[in-house]
Amino acid sequence: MKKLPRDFYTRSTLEVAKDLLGKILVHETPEGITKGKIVEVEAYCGVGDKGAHAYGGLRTDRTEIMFGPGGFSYVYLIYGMHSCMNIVTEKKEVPECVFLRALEPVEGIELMEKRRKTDKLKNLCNGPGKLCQAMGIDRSCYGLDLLGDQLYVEYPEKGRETGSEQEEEPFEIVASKRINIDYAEEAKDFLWRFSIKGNPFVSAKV
DNA sequence: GTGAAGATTAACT
DNA sequence: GTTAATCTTCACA
Repeated sequence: MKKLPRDFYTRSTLEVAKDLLGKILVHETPEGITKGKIVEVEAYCGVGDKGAHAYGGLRTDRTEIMFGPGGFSYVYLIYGMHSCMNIVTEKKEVPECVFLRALEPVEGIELMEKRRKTDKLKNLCNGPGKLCQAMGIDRSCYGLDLLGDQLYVEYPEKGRETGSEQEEEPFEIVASKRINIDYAEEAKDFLWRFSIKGNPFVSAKV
């Protein structure tokens, strides 16, 4: 298993967002391990992005983690009932991150079904709140280092043992407008949502 | 201390 | 397509 290095996360947010597609998010818990392939993300570029929590450089207890270097998790509770997970990007003092919208279940599917209380595979991780519930992510995961052993992202399991570097399956990236941020005015038209074309696990609202 | 709003989801007309 | 559920966070007094 090969984790993504710190260098991966400290690049520009749009680059990281696109490159995260097809990678594997792993969460190790006392209950077991769950893994999911990232199939849909959104980029949030703090300063200048009216849709972002850190718009205008707003620095609070909640956004504090985004001002650190990339490679950390930013988890928050929305509407009092759902957790959402982000991956912090860029260098120190640049509050940007990538918002995970959908995963394709890879491992620990039984555990996901138990947490989500459904056995419909496509309904496990096809939404920001859903994937967090399925993966067992809540606010106790806020600020975790993705280079640690509990929550991290790894390369897809391909071309192992041969030494040949991982060859990812070819897929097309689709860029589209972000969702549910109509209040963001002009920023809502930015094509900062990226998904894997044709993947059945992207969120329902397309 | 008080109040308004939200990077969602599920259920309903 | 519309709306309730539900509670943390942020702005302001």
